[in-house]
Amino acid sequence: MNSSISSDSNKMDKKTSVTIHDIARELKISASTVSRALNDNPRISQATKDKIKALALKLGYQPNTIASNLRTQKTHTIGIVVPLINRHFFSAFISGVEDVAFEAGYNVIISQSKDLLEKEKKIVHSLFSNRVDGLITSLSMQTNEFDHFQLFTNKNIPLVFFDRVAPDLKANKIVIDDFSCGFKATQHLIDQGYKRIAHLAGPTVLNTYHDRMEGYKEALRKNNLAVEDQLIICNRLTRMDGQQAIQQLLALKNPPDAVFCGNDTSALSMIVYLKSQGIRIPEDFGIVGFSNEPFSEVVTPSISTLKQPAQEMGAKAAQMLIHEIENKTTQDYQTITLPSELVVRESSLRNNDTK
Amino acid sequence: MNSSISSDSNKMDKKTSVTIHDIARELKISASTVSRALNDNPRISQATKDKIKALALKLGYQPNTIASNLRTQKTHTIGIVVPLINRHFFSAFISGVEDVAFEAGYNVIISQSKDLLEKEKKIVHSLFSNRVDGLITSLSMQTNEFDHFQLFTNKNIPLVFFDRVAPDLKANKIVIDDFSCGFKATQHLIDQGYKRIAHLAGPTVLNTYHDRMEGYKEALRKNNLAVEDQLIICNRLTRMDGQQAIQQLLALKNPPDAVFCGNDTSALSMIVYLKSQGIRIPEDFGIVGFSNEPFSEVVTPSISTLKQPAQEMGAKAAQMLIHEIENKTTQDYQTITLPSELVVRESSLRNNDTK
DNA sequence: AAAGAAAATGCAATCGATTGCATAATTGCT
DNA sequence: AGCAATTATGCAATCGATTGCATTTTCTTT
Repeated sequence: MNSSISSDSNKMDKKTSVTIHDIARELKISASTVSRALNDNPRISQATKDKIKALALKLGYQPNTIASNLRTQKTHTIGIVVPLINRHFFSAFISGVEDVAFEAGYNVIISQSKDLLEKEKKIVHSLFSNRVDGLITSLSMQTNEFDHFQLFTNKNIPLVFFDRVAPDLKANKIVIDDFSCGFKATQHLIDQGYKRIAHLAGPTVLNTYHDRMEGYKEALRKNNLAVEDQLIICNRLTRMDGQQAIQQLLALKNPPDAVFCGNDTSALSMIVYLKSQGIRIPEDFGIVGFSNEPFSEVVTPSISTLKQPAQEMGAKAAQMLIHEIENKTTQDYQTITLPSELVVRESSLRNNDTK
Repeated sequence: MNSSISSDSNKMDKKTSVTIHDIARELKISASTVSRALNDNPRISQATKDKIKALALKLGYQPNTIASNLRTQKTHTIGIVVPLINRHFFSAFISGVEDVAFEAGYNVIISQSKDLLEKEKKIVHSLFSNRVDGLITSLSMQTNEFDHFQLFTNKNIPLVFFDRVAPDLKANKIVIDDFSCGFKATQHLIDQGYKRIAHLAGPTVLNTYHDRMEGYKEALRKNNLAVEDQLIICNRLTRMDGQQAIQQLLALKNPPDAVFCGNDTSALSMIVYLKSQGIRIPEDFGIVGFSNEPFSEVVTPSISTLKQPAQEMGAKAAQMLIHEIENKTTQDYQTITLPSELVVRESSLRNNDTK
């Protein structure tokens, strides 16, 4: 009926979208043929394909992915759950995932657990109900049970953990070698001539912080230095936490002359405090942080830290996940350890002859 | 047949998931009843509801959102397209969106355009095909046509632009007052006694950079200062760009003594360069940046800048979008301008009597 | 020209949940 | 007890695309 209101064809198609059936009807062929043609199925002749595609274009046909998803039981969507989107390490990681996912034709749904176990559980259920093809996760600080992930493991839906992983969980993992990082950081401080080295750790229920601390201890031992409980503080590594920790350390009878911090944020706040007390860095006191936050390079003094290849980790996680999605083999679980690097900057560089 | 292998009930349900039909069959009732019961439809008696919910729990039933989406034509999903996830302003914005979306029961699909128009187009199509209920976007630097968004506008699918918005597009927008920000920054420098103030702008095809520049000009005029072309440089505001710009400015016959930069990154690189040249900040030279990056507070000197309420913008955008999704009224398009704040720090604070 | 092979297209069920419109079961009331 | 009024449940179509298995059309070949 309405053949050409041309000038404003918008108004008419508001109601319903164009479907393959509309195309089929108009061309007096079956919907199957249309579907196959649009998917370049070789069973359809080139002539009909052309005809169909031309009409599809003309009608502004847009496939309904939902319908396709339902039928094919695939959504080409991967879910990501991180503690906090708004943090450099995680947003860089997500960016890495998105890059790879986009190239492979996958969408990315993200959620943040806010480090709350309950929220993490809800999210995982929701993502499952949304039938994501795979899931990439870094655990919340509170996560001490893993039943919610069984939704995925039970159905053999690929799952990749990164950074904060469950040590005993059978799953794929992307990590860095936190132990070796902790070791390198501490050894570096020792090499720079610092004598009493403290450590500010995050919650050691998390593998990352636990391993960093173990690396720290091992380095001390290797160098015949005592591991002293009073030199090890454990908290959530906020700015406030960093300041409290350094105050506590300086108040010791025999205070340290260097600290290896579990992250850059706490390292920064220590630096700020030390400067305010007139303590010179690195001359009087050495600091090494962790994660290489963007600010670490530009503060004064710049912060020595461990560089986690966040973007690469994300890319790798996505590759791994997508590979598993598309080659559903009951393969063994892998743990991929990506290289991380000690970046020596002003806050700990006392000798000019670097190693 | 397989009644109780209990210990390891995982293995069996790998194949197919539990559906409402399974529950219906087992209870010898109809699937409709099951569906209604699970949705707490008042038409179902409490007794049957209890029975159904109990069984659903026992069988580990998980609703198939895809099927529901198809039937109801709603996905409870909103799409976000940003130039780059891995940047503080955008990741904070996304975080704000996710907070509100989660509370309202919506999922968030994110993609990054990488500032490429072609990628932006593909993403927008893909999100449309995925039938997101609404879209939140900040334009790519290249975006100079908007046809791809008509997919959404034609079908009355809610759309919110933020930050980088198309001035002439009929749509909802969340912005800050870039003009006034540019004005405030410049006026502040004038108040601090700087005499020749330059401006480093981003691509002025983008409203944000355009408006900041206009604010800058207006402030000069208001103070009877000349607007000089040679004092205005336009580039992409990378670190490299910042350094080149400051070199270029210092090489002028009559160089400026302050710069208002379009972002903090370029401001930072100017500071680094100026320091390397022995030029004192703020004594000899004043700098104001834009966006309040995390590093701006902690570098030396700390950078005066304009604080964009990224997280709040995200929250607001999500509220606006969801409201529109759920109250599909053909209301007028709104532009919400959120307050932004000049944060005065060391890089421009020459007089102690602020203001 | 006829028969067999190959190519192109169509039928109808399916994915899992939802919902308008019956129909069935129960309750209430005289 | 009988019938209307409630209340509870079921039927069957629907959302839009996909796909195994026909069936039809076209092309070869003798």
